[in-house]
Amino acid sequence: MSYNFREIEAKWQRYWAHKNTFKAINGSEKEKYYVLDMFPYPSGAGLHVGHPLGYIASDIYARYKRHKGFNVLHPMGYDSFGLPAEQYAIQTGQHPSITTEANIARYREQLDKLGFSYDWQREVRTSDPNYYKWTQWVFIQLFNSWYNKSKDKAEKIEQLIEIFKKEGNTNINASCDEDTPLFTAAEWNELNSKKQEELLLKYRLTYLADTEVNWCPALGTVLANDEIVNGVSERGGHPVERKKMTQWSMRITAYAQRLLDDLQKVDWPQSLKDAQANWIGRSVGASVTFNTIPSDNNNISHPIEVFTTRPDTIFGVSFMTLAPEHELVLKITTKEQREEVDNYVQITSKRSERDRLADVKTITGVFTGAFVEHPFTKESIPIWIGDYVLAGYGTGAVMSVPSGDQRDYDFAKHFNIHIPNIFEGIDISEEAFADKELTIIANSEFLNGLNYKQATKKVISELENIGQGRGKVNYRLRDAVFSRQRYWGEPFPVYYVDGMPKMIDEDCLPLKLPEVEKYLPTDTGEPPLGNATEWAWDMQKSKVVNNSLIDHVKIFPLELNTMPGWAGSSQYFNRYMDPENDKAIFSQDAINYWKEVDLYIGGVEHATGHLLYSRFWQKFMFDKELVPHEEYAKKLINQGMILGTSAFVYREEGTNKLISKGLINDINVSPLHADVSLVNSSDELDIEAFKEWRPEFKDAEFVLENGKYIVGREVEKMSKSKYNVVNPDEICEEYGADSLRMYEMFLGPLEQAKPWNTAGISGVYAFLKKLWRLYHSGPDGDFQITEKPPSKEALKSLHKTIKKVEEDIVNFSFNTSVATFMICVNELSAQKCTSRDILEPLAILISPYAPHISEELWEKLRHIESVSTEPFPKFEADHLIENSKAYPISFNGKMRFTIELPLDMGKEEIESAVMSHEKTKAQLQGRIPKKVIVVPGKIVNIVG
RNA sequence: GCUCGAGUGGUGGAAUUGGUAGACACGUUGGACUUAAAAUCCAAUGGCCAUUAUGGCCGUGCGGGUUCAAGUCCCGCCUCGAGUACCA
Repeated sequence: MSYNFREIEAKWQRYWAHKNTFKAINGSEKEKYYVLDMFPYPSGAGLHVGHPLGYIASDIYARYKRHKGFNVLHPMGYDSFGLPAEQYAIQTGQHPSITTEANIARYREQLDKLGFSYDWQREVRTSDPNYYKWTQWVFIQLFNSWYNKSKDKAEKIEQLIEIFKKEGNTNINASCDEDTPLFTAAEWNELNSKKQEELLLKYRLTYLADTEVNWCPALGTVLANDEIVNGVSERGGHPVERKKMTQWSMRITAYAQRLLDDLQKVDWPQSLKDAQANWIGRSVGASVTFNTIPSDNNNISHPIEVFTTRPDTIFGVSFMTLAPEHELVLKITTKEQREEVDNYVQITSKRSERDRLADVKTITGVFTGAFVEHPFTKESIPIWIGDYVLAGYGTGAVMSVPSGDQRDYDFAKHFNIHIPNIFEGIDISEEAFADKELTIIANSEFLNGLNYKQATKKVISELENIGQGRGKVNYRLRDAVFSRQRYWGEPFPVYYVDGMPKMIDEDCLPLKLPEVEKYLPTDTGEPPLGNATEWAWDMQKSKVVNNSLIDHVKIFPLELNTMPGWAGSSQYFNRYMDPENDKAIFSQDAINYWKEVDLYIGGVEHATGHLLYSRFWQKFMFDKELVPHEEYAKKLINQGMILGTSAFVYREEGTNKLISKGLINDINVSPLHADVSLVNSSDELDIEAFKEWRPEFKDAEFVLENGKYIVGREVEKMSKSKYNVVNPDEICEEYGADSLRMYEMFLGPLEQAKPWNTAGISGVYAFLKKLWRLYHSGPDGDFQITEKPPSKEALKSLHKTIKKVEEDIVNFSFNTSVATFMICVNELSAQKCTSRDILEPLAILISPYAPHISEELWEKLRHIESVSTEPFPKFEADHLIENSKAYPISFNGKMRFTIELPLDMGKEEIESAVMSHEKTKAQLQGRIPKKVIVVPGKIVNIVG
């Protein structure tokens, strides 16, 4: 009987599904362990061999933990709201839910073939109303909360209202909008409820605000930065302008410091932590207020606040620069400069942010005609506008110190502005001097002679004395825009009364996505939900009704935007703990049992998206005392991408001639992707099949070398459009899931990007066949083992394998453990080992990697069912130490001494030389070394 | 520009964290079995030299250094990749 993987794999996959083998039990007596994969977006293209890499790794770990006696939670679901399904709907009119459903079915089929040990009863889908009910619920909780900076936690909005009633907002230390005015209790109580709502919105953790976006009037939609090319829309080439729009935002900045600090608490890759820290971008400095000098045509003094990391250079300020969008620009510009300024603001507003960034070398700006007064010298300082200052960072205004900042320096040179030198012994005639460490301040009154640290401290206290500044920490992180003008996303549980947002009652959730005729924006430029006729809120009946009934008395309009992609993925890991609960997002029993994710595996591309937003939501949930841990993922691993090896044919320019790679030389050719399935492992193209595939080359001339057409190769991201996709189904069909699983692991380190090469799989496939034969030594390949005690060699092979494989699993070095298995099976085959004492543990040992074959062998070994519940075999150290030469773990030495010996000594001579060596003798303190290892030459290692 | 990561055979990659570099696998070559293919098994496979065997020299991107001993540690470069970018 040979290794029939097709039969075996189908049999055990059915068995697992039927018996619910991998069901995780809430509140089990066993210790819990939670292994999580980042759930996929079910795209129409299906899975390619790159997708399951992380799933295989997590599955190995989950299975290993089960063998170790843990109650393992290993769930899977779908992040099923998203753009592709919506775009498909726009093109075809097919409802996104239908497309999504079909894609999920396909994904599930592919996943099932790989033998994953998921508890499918816990599946979640973000687009399922029973799931997004809770996404909406969290949104309501955020809306009803504010951030108390003094306590460093989110609190109920009612508490804030109480404080407003009693003492106004003057003493409150909260995260809120920059423009929040101060008011007293009396003033608050005077306000009508709409005004009060407006003020509260400035404190809520999710809030409506005017946000600057890229607006394309022709398409009636907001575009992301990468949807804009050269200032016009990528699709259609329509002009794009920067526009303020009212959007929902998440006050993630309230959590900036905690998000930064708590990175220390988690075992995540350093590079990912760096990326998040970078993104949060904490910088320490000071906020300084400059007051404008009233002039003939502008008789009011306006304060301009700036943020600087170099307050010590304040005496080097020779001009101010405002972002063109700064709100004071219009107020302070003088008559004489008005036209020039207006022109400049107009031109820059038409440039997209991306254009501005791409074009950093051109220095542009205009003088406003206005001046500010220097807080210490009282000198007049001109105010300029320049687009190198970004409206979105700090206050959108900078104090320009040309001697200490290269951008300010370049601007000053370009516009011939004075460059005062404030550094002791530094030449600034060529460039600015920005080295904090070497700074000694000069020409700066009370700061003269101080270094950076001293001067910074001193100037901040002086600024505080005169009330024109204070120390400040600034973050690059911005509040996250949470509105999307899309159909296929979570509806906001929001309706509007008198223009102010109200949350619908929690009991009425989920607020289901309405049906629409068209998935495009409406004629009036409203989001797609504006097309829905059943989309108004009857406040009394608490239900959705027809739009035509809106009377603004009982029936109100509902929010037309939907939530962004990251909404649904920000809490899904907790929902898996109790996925069917319809009374709460999860029960306290469930969360207190599973607590947090022990191991999370997924791609690094989510570093500053999902992985930051979900940490923010978790912290909020922690503040609400809904979850026991402030960080939800203890350990995280980023699996590397599996890359495709694309194939290229080369067409000579202007002809229909395809030239084999070796003959190109100086010919001007353009490379074209060829489908990798049309190329054999020697890079030879199947010309007939290629003609079939690309009819436009039916009559092309093929210029061959040695009678063959040789393609070019390049490693690229695996993608349908590059025709380099390898489908896991085909691999499973030809080699089996166990081969695929082992091969994906064997390919290289988990975290590393690596190219796929189907040819190499024959190695692991041959290994599995060899493994099978080990248990089938009977005459016709029948199952046959012996009950004889095993040989020393066989025991040694087994035990070193146990040790190495367990070490590898714990360290996630799955690639080397596959090699270890191969060595083990080669050795046992050579030894003709048939002993049950060896073969039983081996079957368990390999089961996390190759679960199907392992189950099949186990059934034959024990005549009982599943190997999955068997304990992982134990490593017995004695067998290794007996012969450490073959497996020199003793190198890992308790003691290692080094002495010099002549080259030509025999073994005994060396030993006696070692034992009489003074230094060694002293260190051995009379103990006899177990082993002396001689390295050719003169070096000796002694293992004690 | 800044941050992080990586450079080892024809290829993917090992190397017990300072201890005989190239495990394991692909590929290649030769052989066995076979009418043949597939499958399987055996042998060789970093380079150069020597060959009658035992052998010798060089070798982990480059140049230095520390050490009895360096792919591994230190200093200075080069190249590639990823992320980020006028962040005041």
